[in-house]
Amino acid sequence: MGKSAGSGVRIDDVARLAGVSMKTVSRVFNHEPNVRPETRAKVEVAAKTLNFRPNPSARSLAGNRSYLVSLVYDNPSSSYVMQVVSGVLDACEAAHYSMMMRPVDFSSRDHVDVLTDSVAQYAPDGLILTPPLTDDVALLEKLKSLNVRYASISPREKNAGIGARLDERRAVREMMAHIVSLGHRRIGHIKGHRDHGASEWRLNGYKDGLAAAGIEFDKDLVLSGEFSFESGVAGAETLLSLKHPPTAIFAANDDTAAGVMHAAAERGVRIPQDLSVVGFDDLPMARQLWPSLTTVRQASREMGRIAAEQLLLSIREPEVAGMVQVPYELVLRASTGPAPKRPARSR
Amino acid sequence: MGKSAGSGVRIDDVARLAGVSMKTVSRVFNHEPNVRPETRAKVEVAAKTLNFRPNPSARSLAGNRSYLVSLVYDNPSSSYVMQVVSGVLDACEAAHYSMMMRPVDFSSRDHVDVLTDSVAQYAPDGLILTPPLTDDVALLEKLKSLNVRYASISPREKNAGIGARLDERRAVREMMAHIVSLGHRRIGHIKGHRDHGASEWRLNGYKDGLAAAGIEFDKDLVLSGEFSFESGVAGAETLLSLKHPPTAIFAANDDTAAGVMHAAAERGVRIPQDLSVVGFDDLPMARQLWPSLTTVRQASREMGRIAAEQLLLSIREPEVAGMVQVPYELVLRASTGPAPKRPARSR
DNA sequence: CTGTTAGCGCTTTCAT
DNA sequence: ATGAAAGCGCTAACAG
Repeated sequence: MGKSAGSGVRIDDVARLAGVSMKTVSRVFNHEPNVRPETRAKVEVAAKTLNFRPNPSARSLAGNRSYLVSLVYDNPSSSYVMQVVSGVLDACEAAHYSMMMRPVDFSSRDHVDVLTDSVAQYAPDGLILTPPLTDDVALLEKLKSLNVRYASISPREKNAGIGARLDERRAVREMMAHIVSLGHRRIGHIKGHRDHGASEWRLNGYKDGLAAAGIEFDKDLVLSGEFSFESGVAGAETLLSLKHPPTAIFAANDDTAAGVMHAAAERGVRIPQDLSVVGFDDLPMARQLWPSLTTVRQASREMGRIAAEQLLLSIREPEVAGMVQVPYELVLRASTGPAPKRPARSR
Repeated sequence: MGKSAGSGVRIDDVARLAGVSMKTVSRVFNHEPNVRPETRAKVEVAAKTLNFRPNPSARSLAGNRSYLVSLVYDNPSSSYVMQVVSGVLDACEAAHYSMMMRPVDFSSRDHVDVLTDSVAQYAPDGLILTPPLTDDVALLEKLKSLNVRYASISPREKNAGIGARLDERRAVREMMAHIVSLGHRRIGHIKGHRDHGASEWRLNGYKDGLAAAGIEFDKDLVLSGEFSFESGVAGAETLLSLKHPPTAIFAANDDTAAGVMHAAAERGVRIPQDLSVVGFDDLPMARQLWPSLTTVRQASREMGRIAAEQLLLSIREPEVAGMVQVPYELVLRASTGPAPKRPARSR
C-alpha cells in the first residue's frame, strides 16, 4: 500500500548475488558500455532471480532525470488523443519510461505558464506536442529557452524539429483524384480550424487536386470551419443552398464530414446519389456513419509511438533523431459515388 | 533539459529564508498539524518568494510513497476513458498527485500479472479501476492481498468498495417510462457486454419499465450484444425481421444505438416515425447522429474526479471514503417519437 | 510546537 | 572493466 518499492529487493541485493558491485548492476540496467558480456549475464540472472525492479524515485533523484515523458494536448475529449496515448505508452514501456498527461487549453491566455509550471514541477525528460500546440511559437520559444526537449506530431513545416508527420497534402491530392475520377467537377471544401497546420495542408491538397484535373478554383465552394461537427452542418447548409451546389464535398476531417452528412440527411439530399462526402482521419465513427464514410486513414497511434521513440532517441543520440514520415491510406467507403447528372438539390 | 528540479530551489533554501528548520517547511507542505499559523504563513511566503517546488522523486523516496495514482482501463480507444482521465486529473492536480495510465487487456489471460507488475514497478499509492476491471474477482483479490488501495467506477454491487457509481437501473426505468408514454408497447432491447455490470443494470431497468407499464416481458425482443456498433447492427436486423417487430429499441449504450440506426437506415426504416431508438451514455456522437439520439447522460468526467477524490481521501482517512452516487440525466432528442400505428417494416 | 540526525535506493565521481 | 564513497532532496524517527 504505497510502498515505494513493490518488492523489497534493492540494487545491492542483486550486486551481492551476482558477486559484483552496485555500480556494475547499475551499469547493466542503464545499458552503459564497459561491462563484460559475462558480467552482464551474471547480473541479469541475479536480477531475474530476485525479481529486481529499480526504484524509479531513487533513480530519478540520484540520476537527476525523471524518466518521464509528458504528453501535451489541447482537446481533452477527443479519441484522437487516446490513440496517441496508446502509441506513446507503447514506446515508453519499451524504454522503461513513464508518461504523464498534460492537458493545456490552447485558447487560454496563460497556457504557456500552465505548461511551464508543469515542466518545473515534474521535470519530464521531454514533451510530446500535439496540434495545434506544435505550432504555438511563443510556447516553442519558451521551451527552447528552458532547454526542454520535445517531439511534435504533425507540426507545420517551419516548426518541424523531431517527431512524426504525414504528407496530408499529398493524401488529399490523391483523394481528390479519386473524386474527380467519379465524374465530379463541382467539389466543395469545408476547411479545418485555422490554428492547425492540417487545415492548410488539406486545403492545398484540395487545390492541387482541382489543378491536376483542370478545374478552376471557385472560392464560393470553400468555406471556413473548425474541425467540428457543427461547422460541417453549417458549411453544408451554405453549400447546398448555392445556385449551383457542389456534387461532392471534401470536409477537412471526419467530424466535419459527419456534420455534412447530418445536414444533407435533414434536407433529403441523398448520399452518395445526390452528394458525395469525404473526410479525413478515419476515426472509428467513419465506419459507423450511414452511409459509411470515405476518408483518409491517419495512423495516430503509430504517430504517437514514433514521436515518443524519436524523443527518447534524441536524449541519447540527438543527432540521429528526426522527423519521420508516416504513411497514409485512402479508405474508400460508401459515401462517395458517381457524380449525379444534375447537382444536389434540397427536396 | 531533464533536470530533476525545474528551479534549483531546495527545501533548506526555504527554511533559511523563513528562519525555520527544513522539517517545518516539510510539515507545512504536507499539511501536517502542529505548526503555528504564523510559522506556517512565514514558510508559505518564503516558498512563494523563492518559487519553491518540492522535488517529487525526493519526496517519494524519503516518504516511501509515490504520490501517484494509476488509472486502469481496458478499452484503449474509447472516448469514455478520456472523460475519466480528465476527471482524475482534476482531482490529482488539486491534491498534488500525479496520474499514470495503465491499459490492461481484460480478455488476455495474463492481465492480472500485467497489472501486478505495473504496481510493483511504479508503486502507485492507489488505483482507479474502470469497468469491467472493477468486477474481475481474481484481480480484486490480488490487489487486496497485496494491500493495494483502489477506487472503482461503476462496479457491481458486490464489489462495491469506494468510488463512484450511478443508479443505471433507475435511469433506464425512467427512460422506459418515457418511451411507454409515447405509446410504445413492443420495445426491444439489445444488451451490453456480459462482463459489465452495466449490462445487467440496464436490462433490469428495462424489465422494471415493462413491469411498471404492465407489459409482459418477451424474450424474443431481448438480444445479446457487447456495447458495440456491430452488435447494434446485428441486433436491429434480427429485431426488424421479426413477424411483429418492436416499435422502439432500447440499446444498451450509444454505440449500439448508432448501430441500430445504421441498420434501420439501410432497410429504409425511418426514425423516429417507424422506430424509436434510445441509447445510454450521451457520448459526443449522440448529438451528431441523425436524427440525434435520445439517451441517458452519464457524467464520466465527474465520476472520474469523484473516484479519484475518494481514493485520495481513503489514504488520509480510510473511514470516511465511500461509494458516491452520481446523478444521471435523461436527454430527450430526436430519435424517439410517438409509436406508429403499425409496426416498423422494412421497405 | 519545532529541530536534529539519519537515511530512502540509486547514480555520480573518481579511483583502480 | 570494475569498485568505493559521496551525495541527490526530502521525510521519519526521535529529541527537545
